[in-house]
This record gives sequence, C-alpha cells and structure tokens, in this order.
Amino acid sequence: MGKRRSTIADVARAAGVSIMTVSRAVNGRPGVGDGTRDKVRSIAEALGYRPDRRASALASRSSTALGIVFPDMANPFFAILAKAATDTARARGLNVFVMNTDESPTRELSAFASLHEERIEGIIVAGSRLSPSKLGTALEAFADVVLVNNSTTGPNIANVDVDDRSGMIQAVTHLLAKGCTRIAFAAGPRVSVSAQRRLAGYRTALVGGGLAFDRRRVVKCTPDIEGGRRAAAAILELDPDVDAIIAYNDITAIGVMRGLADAGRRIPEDVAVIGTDDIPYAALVRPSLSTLRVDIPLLGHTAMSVLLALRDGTPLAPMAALEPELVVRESSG
Amino acid sequence: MGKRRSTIADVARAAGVSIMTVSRAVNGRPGVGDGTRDKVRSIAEALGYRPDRRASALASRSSTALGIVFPDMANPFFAILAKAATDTARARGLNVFVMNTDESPTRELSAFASLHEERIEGIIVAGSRLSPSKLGTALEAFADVVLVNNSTTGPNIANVDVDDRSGMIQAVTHLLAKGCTRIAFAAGPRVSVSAQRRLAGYRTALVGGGLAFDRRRVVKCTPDIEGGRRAAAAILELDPDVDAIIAYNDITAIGVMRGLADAGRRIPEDVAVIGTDDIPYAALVRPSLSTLRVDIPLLGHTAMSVLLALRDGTPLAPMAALEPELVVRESSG
DNA sequence: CTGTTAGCGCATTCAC
DNA sequence: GTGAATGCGCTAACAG
Repeated sequence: MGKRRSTIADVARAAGVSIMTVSRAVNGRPGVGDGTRDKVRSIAEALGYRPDRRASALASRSSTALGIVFPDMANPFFAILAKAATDTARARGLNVFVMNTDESPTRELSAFASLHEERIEGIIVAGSRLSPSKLGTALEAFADVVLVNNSTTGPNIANVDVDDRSGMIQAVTHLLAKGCTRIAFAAGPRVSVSAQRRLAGYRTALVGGGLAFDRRRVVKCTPDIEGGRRAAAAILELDPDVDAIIAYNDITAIGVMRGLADAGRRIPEDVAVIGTDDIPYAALVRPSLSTLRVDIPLLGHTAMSVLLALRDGTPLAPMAALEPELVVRESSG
Repeated sequence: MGKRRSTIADVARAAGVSIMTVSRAVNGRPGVGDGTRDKVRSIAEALGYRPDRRASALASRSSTALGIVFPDMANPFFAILAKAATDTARARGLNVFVMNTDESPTRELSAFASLHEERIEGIIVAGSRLSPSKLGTALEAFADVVLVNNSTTGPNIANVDVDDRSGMIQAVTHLLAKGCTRIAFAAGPRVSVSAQRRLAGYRTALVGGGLAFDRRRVVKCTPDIEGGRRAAAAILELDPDVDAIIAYNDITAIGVMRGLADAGRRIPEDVAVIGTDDIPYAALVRPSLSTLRVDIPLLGHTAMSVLLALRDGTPLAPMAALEPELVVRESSG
C-alpha cells in the first residue's frame, strides 16, 4: 500500500515549480502569478494534496487550532455552548479541541496540559472548577483566554459573563410575590464562580425582601440530575415546611423536582422550583420548569468571537454581562 | 515578555546532556540510566517543559490525537456518546478533536478534511449523513475508522452498531398488542443508515403483524424537536385517525408529542408515541416517553476501545450489534 | 514574480 | 548508556 500522502514537495515537483510557490499558491498568499497559481492549485487538487497543519503551525509558530474546556458535555448548557462556539470557529477555518473535565479540577488541569502540548494558543474555559489562583497560573500557558462565568482576570484573559446576581434577584422576587417565605437553595459546586454568584444573589434578594438568610437552607450538590434529587431530600430533612427551592442550574432543578415528587410533595402547590439556563428540556419536563433564560448559543458565539478578536489583536470594548430573563412556567406558576 | 516556552534543547542544555537523552527520559524509553533519567525529569519539571506533540508527531509520523465526527452535539445521544468516547481516549493520554457537522453532508466532508489536515489517523464517525460511496471515499484519508450505526465497510473500517431492526420490531409488537392499527413513522434523514434500518424494522414488524405497510404513514423529518413537531402535524393531516407514532429518535419523539398536544390529541389515549435511544430526558418529559433504550456511554466507550485496538493492531473479534431494550412509559402505557 | 537558505521541536538511525 | 547527524512538512526572511 503505497498510500503515502502527497506533500508540498510532490506538488512542487509535478508542477515544475519550487516549494515556496506551492505554499504561496495554496494559501492564497500574494506573490504568485495568476497562471502559476491556477496551475499549481489544479495539480495540488489532482494529487489530493492537503497541507499539514501541524507542520505549518510548527514552522510559522502559530496554530490554527483552538480549545474549549468545560465540566460536562452531557449538560445541554455546555453542549449547546460548545456547539455554538465551535461553529463560529469553523466558519473561520479553525479547528477546536473540545475537552470535557467531568467536574474534576484535576482533569481540568490535565486538559490544560494537553492543550498546551498541542501548542494551542487560544482557549475558552466555561465553568472552571479551579480556584482563581490555580486557574490563573494554569492559564499562563496560553496566549489568549476567554473565561465564561468566571471572574479571574489576567493580561491575556477576557471575560464573558451572565449576570447571575440579577437573575437570582428576579427569581427570589418572583417567589416572594407568590408568598413564599421558606426559600431554599440547591447550590452547585463550591468552586464554581457562577454558583457563588447565584448564591450571593439569592442571599441579597432574600435580605432585600425582608427575609433572613439561613445557611441551613443552602444545600450543596453535584450539578447533575441525581445531585438535585439528593439535594431535595436533604432540604426536606432540614426544613420539612420549605415552600420553594431555587436550583443552581436546570439539570439540578430537574433533579430537585424528582426528589420532591419522590417525597410526595406537589409542585408548585407545596414547593415551587426555579432553575437557571433554560435548557431546551426545561419547557418539556413535568411540571415544566420556571427558569432564568440565557441565550446559550449567543453566549457560545460571543465567547468565540471574543477569542478570535483577542487572537487578531483587535481591541475589545468591555462587555456587559448577559442579562438572564425569568421565564415563569408551571413549577412556580 | 520573554515568555518563550522551553524546548527539549533548553532542558538538554540545563541538564548537561544531549537532546536525545532528554527525549528518552521524558518519554520513558529505555536506554537511559536511572540517575540520568531522574535528574533530567526534575530539570524538565523545573523548567516547565512540555513536549510539543505536533513536532513529535511530525518527526515520528504518528499522531497522538484522534477525532470524532457526529451530526449534532445538542442531541444528548451524541453528546453522551462523545463524552464517553473522549473519556476513554483521555485515559490513554490521547486527545480528541470533536467535530459537529450540524446535519450537513458538506460540513461532514469538511470535518474530514480538517481532521486530515491535522493528520489525525484514527476517527470515530457516528450517524454519518453521507452516502456509503462518498463516505467510503472520504474515509480513505484515515488509517483507522470506527463507524457507529453505519454499515459502510472497508479495509480500515470497523463497525459498532445498535440492532435497530430488532428494536423497531419490539416497538411495533408492543403497539400491536395494545391494539394499535394505524401506526405512523416519523423517519429521520434519508441519508442516515440507522434511520433506514429503523424504517425497515418498522415495515417488517408491521407486515409480520398482519398490517399493511403504507408509505403515506411514513413522514420524513429533521432529527430535532422542531422536526418532530412538524412531522406530527403532517401525519395528522394525512391520517387524522392515526393511533400511534414511532419516531426515529427521542428528541424527534419529544417533538412529536408537542405536535400532538398542539393538535389537542391526548397521549397515549388518542395516540401512543415511542422513541429511540432513551436519552436522560425521555423519562422526564410529560408524558414520559416510551423508548428503545441503548446504553449510550457503553456505545461510546466501545467505539473508542475498538478504535484504540485498531490503532494498536490488535485483532478484533467481530462484534454483535447492541440490543436495544423497550422501556414502556406513559406515552404508550 | 519566483527560488534559496535556514530552522520550527522532535524522533529515527546509526555511531561510539 | 549516550550522542551526532539527518529529516518530518512546512514557512520566514531574504535573494534574485
């Protein structure tokens, strides 16, 4: 099987020109006559020549691949975000390494290491599970970084955020208006910045509404359906008369609803539930889930656009955080 | 900012050894004394040295990255599949390029081109939207290929399949037992092999059950929620008395249920609905969705294991197709 | 407009 | 057990 891929040298030989001419012609660089360019291109085509991006990256000291790192691809929020981001990159002819960390800080670090070993220079990190200092250190390996929902800063770091505090204030205000007084919070991972922000917003709104903040009403949980289910059970144990639960995100909220149903609570009559993100399934579960809507594809597209701008050296105007919008459905209706 | 990354040469200089010794020590190859290896490693560590995988791949003519291509990352089936597959690869120290094709054959081709340009040698393709001949041709660029739910064969191709026919027969049999006689089918993309197999199974089971196959009861649709919604409307137009709809996959089925609800049909009293895959949300939507369960993480893990075996040259026993299992829930209960 | 020289960071293949 | 020479496929920086 002499299935050796043809290289730029093969094309040059077949076309009777130098390697550099082929390089210029194939990459659409100036400095080649029209006739030569067309001839070289058709020969390249005939030979099935495809440039080797690794070699080209090595020689030019600049990669055409990017990376995106997030905790859980099975969470539609991150899947949709990544899809939008990679689509945006692809439109520019850039490939992206998608790295799933399974909620593990260790694996997040190893994802960064892998990306660095591929000499990826620009990455998006969504929902980091690392402490700001560890994250900042790890990020030094990259030229351009966009952080989604994380406030860590640095000379090479841009931030794209959702206004979590504002969202939570909307949610709590809505529940207060409904007459809820025992509002619990199913918090996400302690290390998640958005989890912290959401918790802070919850607390602020509670106090602003004249209710006491009671840390016993805050239950930490893993950010998946099962984690939400367990959180609901824990909350009911601490306060059997709880009348509302706000969850860190939609999949957690869906789990909370399951846990509530397991315990025989009616939603929203006994306990109202509100999530965050508005993943597509929020509207489809039973009961349908009230949530704080975020335009997830826009978020992903924005993050990648900012990364591309960073890469291009385009100056960036500081960005306002995306404003979530409360969508009231059955779970709090 | 003299932030140049340290290279193997820097480590060699600092350690007072040759480049080759560093290479061997860092990669754990034999031919280095224990003392030398430890010394080199600690110096490499201190310098923050990370091997450049592109350069290493270029020199060794073998890549440590793999690829996975599928139509829609927002579909939990593919997201979970990809997550399992990448996790399995990561455990072996291999990175993977995740490529989303947005259901477009053109973009699928361009995904293959990108992967080839990165000189990726092993890929998984799930749910290809290309004709067998075009797919076969495109796949020649790769040394090792695993096809999920696609019967295209080739010298370098292994197949991992779900037994779609068997699944559909289970579904139809179940509906017949319930007394359904006007069973429609919301078919996926014509170019999808599993869509074809599922349709064939539906047809076989129908005829086997003594019912006529009526092609007017088969409505093609895009494999997303909206596609399912429109398919339901189309089916109701063609046969207002339809009493069951089987859908190509779960997200389509969820859309079908929405369409049915929009038209005022009760599920399952008026129309029963059955999906395929058992994505996590199938159990959570209203009404909960009967479906053909597939162990999606196992499927992804298996596909990657087969790819790794191919890569290693390990001989493979021919694999039986994964058997889906009918899960009866409210939508057909 | 086109070609030549040098080298990106690393591994292979030999020497010693 | 260790090192020197050579080249992977490509591009930057010049030369013509």
